[in-house]
Amino acid sequence: MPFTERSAGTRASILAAARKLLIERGYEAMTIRAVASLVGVDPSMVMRYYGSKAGLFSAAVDVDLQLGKVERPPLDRLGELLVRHFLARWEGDLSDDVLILLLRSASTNPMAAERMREVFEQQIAAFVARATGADDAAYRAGLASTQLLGLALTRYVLRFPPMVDAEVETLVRDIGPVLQRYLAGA
Amino acid sequence: MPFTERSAGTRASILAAARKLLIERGYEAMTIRAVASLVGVDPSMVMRYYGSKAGLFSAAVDVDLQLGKVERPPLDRLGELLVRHFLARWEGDLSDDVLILLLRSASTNPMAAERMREVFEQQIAAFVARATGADDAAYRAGLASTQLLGLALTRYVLRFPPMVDAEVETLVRDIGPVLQRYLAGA
DNA sequence: GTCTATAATTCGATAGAC
DNA sequence: GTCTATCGAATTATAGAC
Repeated sequence: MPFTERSAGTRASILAAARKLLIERGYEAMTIRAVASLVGVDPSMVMRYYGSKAGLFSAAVDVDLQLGKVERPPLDRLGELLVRHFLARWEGDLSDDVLILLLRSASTNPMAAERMREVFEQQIAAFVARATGADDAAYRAGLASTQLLGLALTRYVLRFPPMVDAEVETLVRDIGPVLQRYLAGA
Repeated sequence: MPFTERSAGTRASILAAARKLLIERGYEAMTIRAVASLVGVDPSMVMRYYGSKAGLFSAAVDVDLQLGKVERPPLDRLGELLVRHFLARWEGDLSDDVLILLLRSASTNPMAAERMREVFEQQIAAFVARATGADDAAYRAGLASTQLLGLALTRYVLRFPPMVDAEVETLVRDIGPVLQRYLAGA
C-alpha cells in the first residue's frame, strides 16, 4: 500500500463517515463530497484512498458477524443464543454493525446484494453447519435468515412501531423458539 | 382530472414502466427520462401526468395486499393460509405485486418506508385484529411481518440460494406453523 | 499529501412553440 | 397533447499546481 502512517487515521475516519451516511441515508446519498465534508478533508482525498465510490463502498460493507463468539453452543439453546447475539450487536451503537447498512444497501445495490449472499454462505450457513451438523444446514440457515433479517428490517430499517417498541427480552422469548425450530427442529 | 380518455393508456403504461424500473434498479435509477424512454413518450409527458418524480413514485407504490380474500379464516389454519396468500401473489409475474418493489425502495427512500408503515397498520395489523380479535394484535402482526417480509427479502430481493430454490409447499410446511404461532399462539 | 479547477455526465423541472 | 430547448444543480472523476 502506497500510504504512509499518517494517512491511516484519515482512512479510518473516511470509512466511518461512509458507514454513517450509508446507514442514515443509503448508497446514493453517500456521495464522495458528503463523506469528505463529514470528515473535513478534500473530496479528492477520498478518491485517492479508495479509488472510486464503488471502492469506498466495498470497504465500508466488509462485515464480520462474529459468530465465532457463539462457539460451542448447547444445541437446545441455539435459537435463544442467536437472537441474543444479533440483538446485542444491533442494540448498541448502530454504527458498529455493518449488517444493517449492508441490508439497507442490498435492496438497490447489486454489489451489496452479492456481498450479502457471501455473508450468508460463509458466515451464517457455515455456522449452522458447524453447530448442528445437519445435512440440510444450508436450508435451515436460510430459514433462520428470513427471521433474523426480517427482524432487523422491521425494527431498524422500516421501523414498524410494535417492533421498535418491543423489549429485547420479549423478542428473545417470542423469536428464540422459532429460530430453535428452524435450526434444530425435527 | 384534466386528462382525456386517450391519455389513460399512456398513464397506465408510464406507471407500469416506473414499477419495472423500481423493481429492477431501485428508486434513483427510476429517472423520468428512463421511464419515458421505456414507454416511448417524451419525458415532459411523465411530468405532465404525475407532476414530479415523487408524484410518480407515490402512484407506483400504491399497494393493496388483498387480505380481504383471506376473509373468514379458520383460526387454526391462519398461518398456513397467510403464507399461501403471499407466496401466491409473489410467485406470479413479479410486476404484479407492488409489495416487493415497495420493500426494495423502503430501505433507501423515506417516502417508501412511511408507505410501508401505513400498509402494515392499515392492512396487516388490521387483518390480524379482525381475524384473531387478540388484544395484542398489533404486536402479533409485527412478528408475522418480520417473518413474511424476511421471506420476501431473502427469496426475491437478496436471492439467497436455499430460499430461491425452496418449493412453495416446503415453505408453507416450515413457515406456516411459525406464523400460526405468532398470530394465534399462547 | 493536499488542494484548485474543471471536464463530462446526468438529472429534475420549466417555458413555450405547435 | 406532444414536442424542443434549456436552465440550474448535482454528481463522479481527472489533471495538475504546490
